[in-house]
Amino acid sequence: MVDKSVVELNLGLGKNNDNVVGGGHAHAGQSPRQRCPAPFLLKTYDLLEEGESEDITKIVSWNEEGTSFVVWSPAEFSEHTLPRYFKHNNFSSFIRQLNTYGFKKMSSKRWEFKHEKFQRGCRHMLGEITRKKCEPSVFPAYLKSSSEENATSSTEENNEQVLMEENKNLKKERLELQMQIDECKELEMKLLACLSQFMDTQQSKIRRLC
Amino acid sequence: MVDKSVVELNLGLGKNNDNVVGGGHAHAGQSPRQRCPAPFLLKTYDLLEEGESEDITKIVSWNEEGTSFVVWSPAEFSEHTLPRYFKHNNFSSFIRQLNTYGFKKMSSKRWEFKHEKFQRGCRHMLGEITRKKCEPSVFPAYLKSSSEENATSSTEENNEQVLMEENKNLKKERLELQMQIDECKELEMKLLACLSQFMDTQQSKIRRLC
DNA sequence: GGGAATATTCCC
DNA sequence: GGGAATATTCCC
Repeated sequence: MVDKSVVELNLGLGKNNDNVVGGGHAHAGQSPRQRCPAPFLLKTYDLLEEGESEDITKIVSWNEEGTSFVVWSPAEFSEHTLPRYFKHNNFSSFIRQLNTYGFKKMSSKRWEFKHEKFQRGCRHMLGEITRKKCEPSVFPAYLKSSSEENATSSTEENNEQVLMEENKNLKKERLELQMQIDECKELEMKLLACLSQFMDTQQSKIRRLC
Repeated sequence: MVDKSVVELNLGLGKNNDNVVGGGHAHAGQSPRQRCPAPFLLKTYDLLEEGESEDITKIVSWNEEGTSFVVWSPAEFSEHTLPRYFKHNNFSSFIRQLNTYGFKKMSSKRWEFKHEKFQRGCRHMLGEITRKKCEPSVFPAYLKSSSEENATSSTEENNEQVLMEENKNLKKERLELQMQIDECKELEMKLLACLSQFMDTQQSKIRRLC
């Protein structure tokens, strides 16, 4: 329904309705205050609201309690939903934005994302969600990095242990995922074979009956 | 002719051919050296080359000597030309980019822009055009780089670097594999649905015929 | 996940 | 024209 075509005619000093807000920019370092929510958040929220009336819910929807949302079909979502709201169709760019705004992935099994202030029926809370962005602090980069490195130096070996552990687990995971893919592919083949065989036999049955 | 539709199907970790270049990023503070030209420059150049064979020349073209270019019809240009090369159709965004790359407006009477290194037949010079961007850093570049080099000295840290590297790649792989699985699962569902629907219709056909 | 480069928008 | 915020891409 809501077909927001990405490219609208907008000549000259175009002003989209995206993030137009009267006052100044972010109140740096203030208490959680109502602001004009980032376009990304509004669009993502709207996209989920659209689901309430349509059957996009098969592609993306709130979880049951409305405390997080799930992309059920990344392929469909990327190809059809994203370009209606954003200037791209890359799932990874969408995820990049979610990370920027501090969403957390809830499950390794499905594309479920959560943010405290991003919940069904709470459009008014979106203004409290901010980009996490290391302010280009007063101190030059090299001071920061050196002090950070000093901190970790004592636990260097521990870190290595942890990384090796994680590495091992990731490789195991990879193997499992690849096996899952193999299984999927096999099942697909079987289904296709089944379908084609079934069509053959049914057709001949029908022919015999005619 | 060249119809680069803005949104191409590009699921997952999409890699556009935009600015993919082997090596590292900009050589900060080096002599004018050949680099991979910015996507913006390539697109703008190509758009003008396109004009050589079509009659876009009524909308946008090189000047007579090929030392600058003129947007003859901003309206047409914004509505039809821009979205074929960029993710927008705002003339002002185009101009913002021109300014970023140091183009100068040549006349107050028409939209003519010029850059020393942007001339007809000189695609090879585009790599010498750089963004002008005030570095946020108060400190000179050489301080930064030397301190960075100090950081990675012990073999311990090197090991850790390698492990972190591998770790990141593994996580990326995992993402890709998970997306593959999602697609597989989706296809399975569709095949199953197809099979079951087909069985239903065929059965009823047979029943009718008996 | 996130740093950093480039692109797009918004505003002065 | 350009500073600065947000968006998108690319890469680790």
